[in-house]
Amino acid sequence: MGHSDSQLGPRVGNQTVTDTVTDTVWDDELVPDERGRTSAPEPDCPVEVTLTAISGRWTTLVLRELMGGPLSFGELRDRLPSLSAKVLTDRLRDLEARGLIARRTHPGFPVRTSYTLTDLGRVLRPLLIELYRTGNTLAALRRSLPR
Amino acid sequence: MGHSDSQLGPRVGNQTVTDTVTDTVWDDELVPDERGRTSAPEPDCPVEVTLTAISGRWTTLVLRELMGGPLSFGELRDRLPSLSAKVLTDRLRDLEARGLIARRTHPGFPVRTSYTLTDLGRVLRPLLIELYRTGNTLAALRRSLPR
DNA sequence: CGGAATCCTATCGGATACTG
DNA sequence: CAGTATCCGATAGGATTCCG
Repeated sequence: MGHSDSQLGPRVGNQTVTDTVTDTVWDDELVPDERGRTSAPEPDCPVEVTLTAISGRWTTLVLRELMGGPLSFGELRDRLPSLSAKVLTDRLRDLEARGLIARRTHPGFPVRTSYTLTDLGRVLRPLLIELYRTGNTLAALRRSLPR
Repeated sequence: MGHSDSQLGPRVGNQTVTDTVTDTVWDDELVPDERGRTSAPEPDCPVEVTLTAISGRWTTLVLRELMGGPLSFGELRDRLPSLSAKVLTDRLRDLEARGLIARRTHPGFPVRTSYTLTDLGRVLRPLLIELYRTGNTLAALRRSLPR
């Protein structure tokens, strides 16, 4: 990367001295191409794509569990005890519809089902790490600053 | 209880896990410390902290705009034309309450207000980049895979 | 075991109109 | 210019009960 000052310091040519027309100047680290220059939450904006992928309460927790390998419905319930069967089913169906997990049923009695991350779902792993990292940073900074 | 057979599915890609998961084994890249081992969306889980910070429709777009420097209410409206004044106000109040932006009113007539990211808000910059990156990857992979 | 079917409520966000 | 004030329909998601 040529210029790297990712953490601090906004420095876009926005705040100019004698601005007649301040056209939007795009920060191409933040928004590297045209598809991110949306002026509304359009579904094909990359950020929206990601937010849609992880949307819904409990979703990141379900994904986190599946990052360790396939799990059955019951195993998911055991690991997320306060998640109701209805909402768990909702989340699993959502994730399946988004192509992030695959559902396999093994016939027999009792029925067994297993849920696995797809290749697409595994793409979310760095994001989860970043969500975690960012939350830690926010919390630490909040602790260090007076309210 | 016992070991279930887990010959199904590929295992976690990045690191070599040589055994099957019996009890919950925490992936310490994904969840490096105890505060992330939550079994429910508790507010102090780092991931939840982050999700709360960016929650709400239009929020990431407002943040994106402010990443370039302070803007007035009207400038935000100009850049996000299909966002109503009511919802924009909601978002700005939310972000202020979360400590992510600061609001300053400059007296005079007409009244001027400016919204600026706080140090806390700037923490979100790498996350926005990651949200974007991930969305691009998801979209590309979806295009490359047939249904 | 692995759900499906209902029901019910809170909140969210869009539309519209008005104001200091 | 920078918001308020209402109203309102649509979901989201939790609780509960039932099913193959």
